[in-house]
Parts: sequence; C-alpha cells; structure tokens
Amino acid sequence: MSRGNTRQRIQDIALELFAERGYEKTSLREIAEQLGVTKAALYYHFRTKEDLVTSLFEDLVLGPADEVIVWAEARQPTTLETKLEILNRYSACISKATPLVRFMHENQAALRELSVGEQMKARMFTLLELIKDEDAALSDQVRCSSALFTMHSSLFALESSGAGIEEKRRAALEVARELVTSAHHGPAPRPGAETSSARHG
Amino acid sequence: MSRGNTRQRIQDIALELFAERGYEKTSLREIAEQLGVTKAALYYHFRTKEDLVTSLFEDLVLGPADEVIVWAEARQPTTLETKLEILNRYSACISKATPLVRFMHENQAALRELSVGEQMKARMFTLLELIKDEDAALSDQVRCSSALFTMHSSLFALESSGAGIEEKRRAALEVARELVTSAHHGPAPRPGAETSSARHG
Amino acid sequence: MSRGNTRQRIQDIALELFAERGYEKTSLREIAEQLGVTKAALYYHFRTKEDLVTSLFEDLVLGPADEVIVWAEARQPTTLETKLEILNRYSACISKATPLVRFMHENQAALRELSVGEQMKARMFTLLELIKDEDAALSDQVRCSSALFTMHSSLFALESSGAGIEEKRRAALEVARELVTSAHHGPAPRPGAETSSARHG
Amino acid sequence: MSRGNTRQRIQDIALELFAERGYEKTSLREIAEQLGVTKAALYYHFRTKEDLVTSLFEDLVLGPADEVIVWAEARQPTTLETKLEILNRYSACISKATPLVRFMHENQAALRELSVGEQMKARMFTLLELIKDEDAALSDQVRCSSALFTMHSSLFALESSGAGIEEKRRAALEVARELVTSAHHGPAPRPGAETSSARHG
DNA sequence: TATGAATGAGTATTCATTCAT
DNA sequence: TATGAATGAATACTCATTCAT
Repeated sequence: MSRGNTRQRIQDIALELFAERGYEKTSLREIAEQLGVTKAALYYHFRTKEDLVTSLFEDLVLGPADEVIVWAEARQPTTLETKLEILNRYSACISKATPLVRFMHENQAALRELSVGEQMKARMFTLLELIKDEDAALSDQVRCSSALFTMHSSLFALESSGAGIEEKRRAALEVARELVTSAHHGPAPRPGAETSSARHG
Repeated sequence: MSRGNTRQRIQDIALELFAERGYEKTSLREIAEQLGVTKAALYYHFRTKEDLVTSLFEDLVLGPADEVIVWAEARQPTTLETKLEILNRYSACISKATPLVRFMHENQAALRELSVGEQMKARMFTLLELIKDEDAALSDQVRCSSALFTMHSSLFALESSGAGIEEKRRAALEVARELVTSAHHGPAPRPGAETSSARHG
Repeated sequence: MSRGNTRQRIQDIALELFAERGYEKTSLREIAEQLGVTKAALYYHFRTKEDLVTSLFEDLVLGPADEVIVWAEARQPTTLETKLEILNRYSACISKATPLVRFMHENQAALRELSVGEQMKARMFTLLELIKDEDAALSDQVRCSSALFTMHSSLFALESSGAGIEEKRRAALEVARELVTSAHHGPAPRPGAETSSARHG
Repeated sequence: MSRGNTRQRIQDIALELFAERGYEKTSLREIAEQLGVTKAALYYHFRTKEDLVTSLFEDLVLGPADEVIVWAEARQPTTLETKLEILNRYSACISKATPLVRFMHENQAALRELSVGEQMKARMFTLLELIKDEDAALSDQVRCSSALFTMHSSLFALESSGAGIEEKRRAALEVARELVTSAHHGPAPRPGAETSSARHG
C-alpha cells in the first residue's frame, strides 16, 4: 500500500492520539490498529514507545527551539528588543506544532519520566533565563514564566472563543510581549504590589 | 496503630504520589505499600481509584472554588473590584492545596477521562467567564485565561527562584490582577507592545 | 479448591516443567495453565520468574549445601576422611532434589544470567576447594571437579541402565570417592600419566 | 567488504554468542548486528536458527565424532587398548571445538528440542557403549559416563586453575583413561568401595 | 476494618520468519 | 547477495478490581 512513508504515518497518528488521549493512555496497539499495521511494525521503525515520542519532539520542537536559543545567545546581553524577538520567533516555531505543544502541556507528569521531557524542560528554562533579567524581582519572574506558559496554553485553550489558531497565537504573543516588557528593566521603583495594577504609568 | 484516620492517610499518600509520579503511573499497590496496608484496604475506603482521586478534589478544591463562584455570582454584573476579589479569594483557596493544583496542572490529559476532571474544567470555565467581559477582545480573553493559569503554575514552577510558596502566591496574584485589570473594559492607555500599544483608543 | 498450598503447587509444577523443557522454554503461561490458575496468580506468589526459580534453589539445595559447607569448614585442615564425608553428605542432600540438579546441570547457560546461578556456582566452587588440596596437580583438580560433576550427572544420566535413583546415587558416590581419594595427598611421585592407572600403590 | 566468507563469519559470531549467552538468549538480531548485516542476510545463508546451530555441530563435532565411532566399530570386540584410543581420539577431536563443547554442555535443555541435539546425544550414547562393557556393573557405567563428561567439562571448567586449554585437555584425558581402565573387565573382585581407590593393582 | 488470594484484560517488547526488491 | 519492511505469536509483567473470610 504505502511505501517509505510509514514512519511518518506512525508519527502522525501517534501525535494525534498522544495529544487526544494522553501518553500513558495511548497504547502502541491502538496506534498500530489505527494505522492498519501490526504492533511489530511500529517496533521496526521505533525502538521503544519513548523513542517514538522522542522523535516527535526532535522533529517538531527541539530543533526549532534550539535555533531560537542559539540566535538569542549570540546577542547577549539581552535588550528588550531581543527579548521580544525571542517571543516572536518562539511563537512562530511552536505554532507549527500545536498538537505537540498541547501534548507537552497536558502530560507534564508523564514527560517527567522521559528523557525528552527533561530536554524540553531545559529549553524552557533557558528561554526563561534569556527573557528575564538576572536579578529580576519575583513578580517579574512570574511575568516572564507566565509569558511562556501563555504562548503554549493559548494554542489549545479558549476553544469557546471560536477563534482560529493563528488569531489565538497572535493574541497570545501580544500578551506575552506585554508581560515581558512589563518585567523588563528590573528593579524600577514600583508602588505596593497588592493594589498597584497600574505600572509604568 | 492508627485508627479511624486511615481514610485520611490514604488520601495524604495518594496525593503525594499522584503529584510526584502522575495519576497513571501511580498504582494502588504503591499507595498501599507506602501505607503498610493491603490494596484491598484501599477498596474498603474508596470504591475505585477514580473515587479516591475524586475525593481529593472534593475535599480540597471543588468546595472552596464553588464558594468563590457562589460569592461572585451573587454580585453580578461584575465590576473590576469584584474580579480582583475573585482572584484574591481563588488564590487563597488554592494555596492550601498546592500539590493538588500541581497534580491537576500536570495531569490534564489523564484527568480528561475522569468525571472530576470535567467538573474542575467547568469551574475553571465559570471563573473565566466571571473574570472576563462577555464581549472581550481575544487578547483580553487570553489575559484572563492567563491570569488563572499563572496562579496555578506559579505555585510549583519557579523552583530555581528559591522563593517560598507564600511569596510566589503573592507574586502570582499580583501579576494575575494586572492581567485582569488590563483586560477590563479597556480604554486605559498602555505603553506599547509591538503594534497595539494604543488600545481601545 | 486448594488453599494455602498454592505456592507449593506452583513450585512443584514449575520445577517439573523447568527440568523437562528448560528455563527459557518454560513460560509462566504454561505453568499457570497446568495449574489451572491465571498467570496473575503466579505473580501473587512470586514477584518474577527469577524469583520463582530462586525459591526452588533456596528451598531445595542452597540451604542443604550450605550446611555441608559449614560442617566442612569447621573441621579444617581437611583430612581425607573429611573429604569423603563431604561427598557423603552432599550426595545425600542433592538426592532429595534430583529434578533441580538436573535442571541446574542442563541449564547452566540460562542460570548464568540469574543471581541464584551465581550463588550455586559459588557453592560448587567452595565445595571444590574443600575437596581438593591447595597445591593439587592439575589432574587432581580435574579428579575433584569430576567427582562433583559425576554426582550431579549420574542422578539423571544412565537412563538406559534401568537402575533406580538410589542405586545410581550410590554408584556415583562410590566413583566420586575414588576420584577424591585418588587426588588426595598431592604431589606423590607418579609414573607417566597416559598409562598409569595404578596410583598410590 | 567481505565476500564469499559471510557464511563462515556468521558461524563464528553465532558460536561465540551461543556459547557466551546461551541458545535461547541469543537472538538472530544480535548476531546480525554484531556482524553488521541484516537479519535477512542470515536467512540467505541459513534456512532457520536451528539450521545455523546445526551447521556448527556438523562442521565441528558431528563429523569428527563419527570418524572416531567408525574407527572404533571397525575393531570390535573392544579391548582396553581400543577404548583408551577412543578417548585419545575423541579428546583430540573436541579440543578443536571448545566453545561448541561448552555450548553443548551448558545448553542441554535447549538442545533437547533440536534434532541436532538428539544426534549428539546418540553419538554420546554410542561412544559410551563402545567404552563400557556390555554387562558392566552400574558403578563402572558411571565411570565410563563420567570419563566422557570429564573430557567435556574440563575444557571450560577449572578457570581458576589458570591452566591452558591444552594442559587441561591432557589432564582430563588422563583422568578419563583411568576411569575407563578402572571400569574395564568388569566383575573383578574388588575390595570395599569406601577405602579402595587402587584397583587392578 | 481489614487481608489473602485470585482474575481478566491489558501493557511494552521480542522473536523467528517471510518476501518483494 | 543482500536489504527494508512487515507479520504473528509469544513473553514477562502490571493493574484495577473482587470477594470470601
């Protein structure tokens, strides 16, 4: 029937099922059945289930994310401009892999046992470091962390809004940029946290 | 040894393990072993594994969250003040249940198959509706959604910051309040993110 | 049906099948089927397949062999009398576990990967050390090693002889004793190896 | 790379792995991998796994052993001289195939299911018949059987002795010859087994 | 309140083997 | 001479759950 593209087809179905039903709940039997092949065929293409999921990350986000990081690390110290451009680029790169981002977000517990999970976590950490100032106040760290989270979660949350994925991405990017902008130039004198929502005013 | 409080002890260990290793990866055998009882003992106290996890949500967040919702629904239409107070209250109520919040956040895929997952999702949705304006722009919806996410994730993220949990909670609350304030009815001039610096102008 | 003795029955059937068909070729499914229980029942009584086989060795030969060793080590330096008594005792102790001895003998390759295999090997080594003189000539080492081997293999070899197991055991013991006797008092001048059958004459 | 000799190389690696890890534990995948070819390549050269192992026996011991048997059967009735010469010749022929002998010895259970195993067993039986007198006492049968066993096992046992393989072979041959000599001409009056190691003196 | 013993359905993974190219 | 792709049957093991005691 098909030829040469089986590996790709496995990845496609796997990603779909992983995102839909979760990593642990998705068995290789299901994937194989949905593909119309035997379990053993999967094992011809991927050594283990972990290998399969790893391949998804490698092909879809690890590489792209690394490019962003490499680009960013080349222009340290990091200006606000750079930070915002990191957001732009990262947003672009994950927007091509929405199901995987959703999967990553919703299966953190499962990913923790997987080495690729560690790798992703490390990337996130690096991005966060690049985005936030070294001596940033805790609330500014939260802002930056939240910026990243927001870009992830907006890709699959807000289903009720009826918005398309590209719209959502742009909106999330906007909010993320605000958060990071707001967190920039660190320890500027700021009025009391609880009440003051108006900053830089 | 213990008497009468076994149910409680089961819940404690279960929560700890669920949060640490994930829902699917945590078997009833492990819980029982760590408790020094038989699996069958768990079944005396909880009808199923789902029952056990459900009980955790009911005891720790469903009730408290409902109180917030009830309180908020009683004072519609929702002013900014109310919105911010919702954040205050919700922040307070989840801060007592950090491991469960972490569990919820990191096991969304697993929870989706559980009825208690649906219930939690419904609460989140309701809170979101209360926080955001009905006809809010997409970016404002993102802000509000992000506000909620932020309060959740900050409780267990940012490990590297060395901050205590109460500090983090406060910082997250601050950011959440800003986001919601910013999303509220709009025409406040805000310093520029990329394009839309001037909004609702 | 049965109660309390399931563990024992598992061991019985397992030993029978292990001895008959070999360790690797005997699956837990077979054992369970022959017992009329589910595989899972086996796992209630033994944590792994290795555990099951280990229990057989522990119950049937490790203990008894250790007794022989302890007894022997208590009366060093080892006289010929002691050596011969070691053979007597060891012969007695393995004669109660013929199928296991056969299993051990015929599945050495499989046992090598099992920790209980190492343990048995260690015992054999110790017995050998006790039986042979420290500075024994190579041929005397062969004699002693052969004595042990003989006692093992005679329990299940020589099927064609039609002899009963107790007869075989006695015959093997006799030969083993000769071999060890012949190997005793070390570097006695001996005429040319190839032809010399008359030693100690 | 290599050409024409692939079959040989497969046999070499296979023998090595079979001897090292056992028949069942050695998969064709491993063999192929270690050779740098595909599993399918093995199947070009050997119809089945059993075929592969059979070829090893045929090339290395079945033929040589048959020569010994043919030679011996030609000079019946069997004198002691002939018997000892059988040992000499058999010792010589197996000394060229130590890994295979070890493999045979340590994988008897696995070989029992293989037709080549039956064949080898038949040879051993024939050799035994040639070596022992027809109406030999049981203990003499044990002696002869033990003689054979000894020649096999000494090739790979006694690692701790530090002796070379040729030395070991010679020592084993010596012991085997003694055993067979001792077993020869059967019902000679013999003093009480317990003490007498010196027979035919 | 608990346990001991068991089940049925499932999991990931491995293996020898086949066959078109 | 080989390979790439696949299969069918098996394996050890785990899990949530049940129930008589």
